[in-house]
Amino acid sequence: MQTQTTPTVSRSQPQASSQPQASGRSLEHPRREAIRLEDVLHALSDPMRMRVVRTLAEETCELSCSVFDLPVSKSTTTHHFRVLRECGVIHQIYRGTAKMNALRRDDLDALFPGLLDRVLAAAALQEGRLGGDRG
Amino acid sequence: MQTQTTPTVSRSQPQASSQPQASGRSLEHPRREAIRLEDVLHALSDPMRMRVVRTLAEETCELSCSVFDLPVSKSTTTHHFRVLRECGVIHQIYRGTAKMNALRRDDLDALFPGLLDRVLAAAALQEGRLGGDRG
DNA sequence: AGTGTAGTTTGACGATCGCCGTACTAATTC
DNA sequence: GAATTAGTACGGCGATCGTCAAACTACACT
Repeated sequence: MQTQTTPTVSRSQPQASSQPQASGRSLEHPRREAIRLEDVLHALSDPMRMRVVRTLAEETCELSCSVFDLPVSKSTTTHHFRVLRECGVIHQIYRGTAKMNALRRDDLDALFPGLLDRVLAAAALQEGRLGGDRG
Repeated sequence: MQTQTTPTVSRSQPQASSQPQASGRSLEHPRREAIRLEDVLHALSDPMRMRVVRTLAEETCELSCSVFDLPVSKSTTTHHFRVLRECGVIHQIYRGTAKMNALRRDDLDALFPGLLDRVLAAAALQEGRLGGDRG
């Protein structure tokens, strides 16, 4: 495990006009039509990735990778976000030093109507049943 | 988890010989409460297993393993059915020389309301999009 | 320029996966 | 009892998975 300093706080700087934009590196995303159900199910079958998706679903805005504070190393975190992006579950863009993440709700709902909501509801129900234990 | 071994004796009572009943060997199934969302999603993320589940969902009666005719070997077929059983997606019983399979709809619907239907609908939709490809 | 922050890349590791063939067990039928 | 049918157990193989540490790149802010 790494020690991740648990920031969890909002940025105080306003970054007004010079808001960092998507720059430099580009990320590959599958087109909507290329998203495959089996890849999405596989992506969601990992507890870490499910956790990311659930957190993303609760927020309306984009979240940087660093706010998630997963109990794995940085490189593993990178790996999980990449899996989620490459299978079409999330959208990622660089913004300054951060990499912002958002659920591809529209695409997923268009391809698999109601699926994401049911998965999220199922995860919440199970967490209730099992008391948040992930063992 | 398996390796139940020593099913040993426990002979079945000879019933009316015209209809084979569940007999001899016993199969372990997880209790409803023990079914985990991540295991179900993982099970469904394999094309062969998804195919089995979709076929099972279309039928109202039990189906033997042999009617599926998956494009893999017998031992691989056994493997996939076992995965589906051990994660709680299907129920299996021996009936004579055959092993009958049924979806655990009630359990899945109780634990994860609407999830199975959405997954099945998503699979059907994707099959439509991608043309008859089912694997 | 220097320091710090955020995330990537590489290579490795053990575990698991999907797959196979062979040999086996169990129930039914001849 | 022998043959048949249906499925299992036992490795084994190559691929993928989740994980890590170490070294690296890219941007921001002194």
